[in-house]
Amino acid sequence: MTKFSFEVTKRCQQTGARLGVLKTPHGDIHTPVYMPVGTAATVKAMTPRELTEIGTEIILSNTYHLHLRPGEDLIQEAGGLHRFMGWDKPVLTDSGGFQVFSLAGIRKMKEEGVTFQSHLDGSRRFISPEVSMDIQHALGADIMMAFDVCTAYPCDHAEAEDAMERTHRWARRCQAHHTDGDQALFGIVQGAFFEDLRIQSAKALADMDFFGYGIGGLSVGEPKPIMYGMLESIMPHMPVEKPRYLMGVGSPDCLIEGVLRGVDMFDCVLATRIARNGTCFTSTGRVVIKNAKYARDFSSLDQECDCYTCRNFSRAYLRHLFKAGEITGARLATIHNLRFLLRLMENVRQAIQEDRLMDFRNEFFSKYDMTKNF
RNA sequence: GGAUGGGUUCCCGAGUGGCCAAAGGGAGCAGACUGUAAAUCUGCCGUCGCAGACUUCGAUGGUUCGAAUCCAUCCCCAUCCA
Repeated sequence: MTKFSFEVTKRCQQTGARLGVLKTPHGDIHTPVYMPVGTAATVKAMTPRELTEIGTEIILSNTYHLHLRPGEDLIQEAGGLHRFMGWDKPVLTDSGGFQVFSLAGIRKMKEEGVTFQSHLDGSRRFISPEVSMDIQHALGADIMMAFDVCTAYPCDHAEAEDAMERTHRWARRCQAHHTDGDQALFGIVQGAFFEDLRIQSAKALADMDFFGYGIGGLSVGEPKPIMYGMLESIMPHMPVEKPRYLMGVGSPDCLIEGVLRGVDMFDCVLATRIARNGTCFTSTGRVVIKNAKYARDFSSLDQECDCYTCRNFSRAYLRHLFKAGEITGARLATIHNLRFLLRLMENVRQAIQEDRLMDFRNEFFSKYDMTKNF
């Protein structure tokens, strides 16, 4: 673990938000950071070179999906996930815990672990904390996540408590099974939407001394103020010197609000998914580029954006590509959406450095149409 | 000129007496999407004052209680033969 470190380098005097550097064997990550998601060992529609060009410092990939296909053995044989996918910067792998939640219909959970029915071929697969660690060791991600139990919204207190306690037991098992010094392990705070449970979970995990902490089980359908409230509840109990990762969150407004509340890391499929489905982030709000009103709009997607798409193509052209079903449309929209979030985070870091994050936030929301947000 | 097969709502195409404003697909329009079972999914898609009424299945006329469906004539289209 000597190859890893996290240092908070600056606090915004206006907001208390933090700037930090997370060092890994594959490079440094400047926080607060947004991590593009590459579930199946690829950020959909993007090459690693393009990811680098838009400023990506770390990507996320997935234990469950890679276990099913192509299998961690094959990836290990290829020389690990970095080499296999041609990405030499840091990688974080999710544990498969989220699939316990999202694939609820095709799995059975017990204390020992979870039996999945593969969504690909129906075959039965068993993932436990130990199996998840083994797979993540084989993949060779820089940051591994503990195998956790995520709950839905709404969720009653008893169920949330059970899931949280099991998450804690599983976190200990993950920790006990984690041996590789070239990989860091994050625990995950759960507790659904109950302040007492969230605080209890934050404290319990803090006592376990992980390298960093995921905040899981949020952004699962609850109103945003509830999510923000949960963040505010737990932050006083999160270790100050450890990175905090709000899992699965990534609309532009949520990124800003998250940083304001002390979050250092984010990942989200939203940017890449909505890009493929014809929706783009812009500084004035969401643009559904497929809409007929853009058919003759020859201006760029976002006047303020410096990405390849915005520098070279019009809204009318992007719309045409989507209407024609051309794969380039998905690529150009993905390049833009990812660059939009990465640039947003660059600006957030700059604002923290200059002690004006609240000013930045207010300026952002003065232009960004929240009525068309997610 | 002859033979045969056809003309259905934006397009393709099903429907051959009532259960038909008319299957299905495409196109079009709109919506959803937050640790990716997602280049996916959902809704709308003749007109209106949308309950209900009205107009529509090449055209016109007819048969029938009732026609996109049957008959007559005409107009187009495709293929083949001269």
